[in-house]
Amino acid sequence: MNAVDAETALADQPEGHKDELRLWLRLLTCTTLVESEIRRRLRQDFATTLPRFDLLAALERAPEGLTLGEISRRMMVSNGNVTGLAARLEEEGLIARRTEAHDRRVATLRLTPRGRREFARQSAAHEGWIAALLGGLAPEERAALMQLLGRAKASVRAALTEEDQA
Amino acid sequence: MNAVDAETALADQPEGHKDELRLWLRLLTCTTLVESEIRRRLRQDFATTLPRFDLLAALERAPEGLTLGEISRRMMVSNGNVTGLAARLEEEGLIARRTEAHDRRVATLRLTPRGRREFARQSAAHEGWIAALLGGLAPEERAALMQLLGRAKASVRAALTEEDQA
DNA sequence: GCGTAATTCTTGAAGCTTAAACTATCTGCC
DNA sequence: GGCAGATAGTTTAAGCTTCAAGAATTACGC
Repeated sequence: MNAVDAETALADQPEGHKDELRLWLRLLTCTTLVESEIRRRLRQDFATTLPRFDLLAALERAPEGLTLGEISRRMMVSNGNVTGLAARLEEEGLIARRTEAHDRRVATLRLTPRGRREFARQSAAHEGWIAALLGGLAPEERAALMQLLGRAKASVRAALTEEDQA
Repeated sequence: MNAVDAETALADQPEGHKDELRLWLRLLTCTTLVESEIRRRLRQDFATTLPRFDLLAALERAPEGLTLGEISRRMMVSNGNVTGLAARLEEEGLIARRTEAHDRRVATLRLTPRGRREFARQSAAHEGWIAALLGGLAPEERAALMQLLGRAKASVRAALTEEDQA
């Protein structure tokens, strides 16, 4: 949090704070509603979970495989988290792991053929679910929302960067 | 998912699906960025967690207290979840629990004076964090985003309701 | 080359979360 | 009264998540 900005905002427009809070709560509600439904369907229809699905999705986009560290960055979760997820998925035969010869600290994951098949099924269904949930928005509403969320993302990232430098 | 809608959408505009998926991923990214930061700060500055904070927030808005069931509905989490959270917060002396005489199945929670004080500190900081993170948006951008997220929420809720009836 | 620092991943402890099964209580109907 | 069903909460097992500490390996500076 930038101290000057926060002070200024507090002094000048205490009402603005409430606005931002309400915006955040609504953002969170939307995400939670969609996410809960996706989790529920993944469990019900495929007996799997969202983190498993996300990990497979990351690997699907990288046919040459990904290291655990890259996956943890892309999924925005901790290293230890990926360790456990990968262990379960490997045990289920959906991914394969290989330690790299040129740097034996590094482990690379990739989809097995079965993992690829399984993810293809899940992914198609997932796309349909999302389309149905957000289908009530007109295309131009979706475009406007996309743009504004881009602005929001930039705002958050900028605030986080400032904080790092402070 | 409404079967007819999904079929129609798939047949008519395969491209639209990708749009909705991208919108969803961006929504999720925004939420995750903010949420991670809030969790990090709650832990760092107050040695607490987001679910604890959320539960206190729910109680703060209801001075007369809330039952476990009402809390679980407001927080959109399971019953068992609230049981555990409440147990920890009670042990820490931030909330008090009372079983109702008129219905001995029901337990009502309310903030202790210490819980109220503690939440006030956390809440003020929280409001500032959110304001700083979303402060990069112009007021009119925030208003537009608020409105569009309202539309998105309505779309999701409508889809979930249709599904229930199916 | 050798030691220090950085990187990559794993482990362990704690907490969060859910679904499903369970207990206790209450409501309504005969 | 007494039983059937509904309701409120708890428990349990499994998985997810984080942080902090640690192990293995590599990179760098001298």
